Amino acid sequence: MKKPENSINNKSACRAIEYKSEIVPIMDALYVINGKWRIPITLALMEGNKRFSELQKEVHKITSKVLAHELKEMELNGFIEKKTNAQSRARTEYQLTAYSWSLEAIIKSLRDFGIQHRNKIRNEALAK
Amino acid sequence: MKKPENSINNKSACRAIEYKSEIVPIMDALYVINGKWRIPITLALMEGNKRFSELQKEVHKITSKVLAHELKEMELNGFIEKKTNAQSRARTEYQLTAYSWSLEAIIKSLRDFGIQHRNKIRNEALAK
DNA sequence: CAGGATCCATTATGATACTG
DNA sequence: CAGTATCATAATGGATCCTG
Repeated sequence: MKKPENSINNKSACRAIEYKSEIVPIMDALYVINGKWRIPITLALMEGNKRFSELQKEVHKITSKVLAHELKEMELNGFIEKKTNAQSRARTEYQLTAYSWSLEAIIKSLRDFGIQHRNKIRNEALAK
Repeated sequence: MKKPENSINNKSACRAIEYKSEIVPIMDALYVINGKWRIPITLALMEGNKRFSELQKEVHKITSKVLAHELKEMELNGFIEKKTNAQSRARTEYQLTAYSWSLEAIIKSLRDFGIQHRNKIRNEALAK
């Protein structure tokens, strides 16, 4: 997913102002939650700090390559912190930042929609 | 983004039950809102029915190929309906289904987060 | 254990042109 | 106007192996 553009120099038609004012932050949000992994990783870390291998077990089917990449990006974006014990590398833990918790509303709305969606699909299947 | 798997046969450890019960609907939701375009298209159509070329103008930088593809998928998933006038192809319009409106909570939470996120980034830039 | 490196397959996006 | 077709690139994901 490409980086969203800044809207500051965007001179768009007036009739679209309401729409444009919505779309920019929404594209921003879609950009930071990017892909299938960020939210699941965040959710796993909401249970508590986790080590790399724990995350790998709990985030279904993620590979070490992808996990490492996602963790780096999330760290860069200020969503997690890496706690490396100076004495032993083996104790590295990942921890959510306070900022990550501001994703809770998104996560809840996703979950609610997903539950409803799954029911809809199931009912449609039963109706056949 | 790959299709999420059904969880029905998933025999996971008990300690992960709470987490697992969250993750499945969330993955479902992430799957249906898939990528950068579905939400922006939905938003544009929340203003009213639109024609293909109108959508292309309003959804920033989407190409006709991608737009055509997204519209097909969204139609298949029951989010939009295609209204084709039998006499003239040129009058084809796209319309949201009632189901699409159930995405509103997600859209709002994305927008709120996005606004906050943008402020955070701006403040960090100013602080330097 | 925590990743990085490599190779490869698939998907997503994009530019441009074209058609009924 | 509403898309398709073609070509190209980038992003993502998976498999496997490697290393401090």
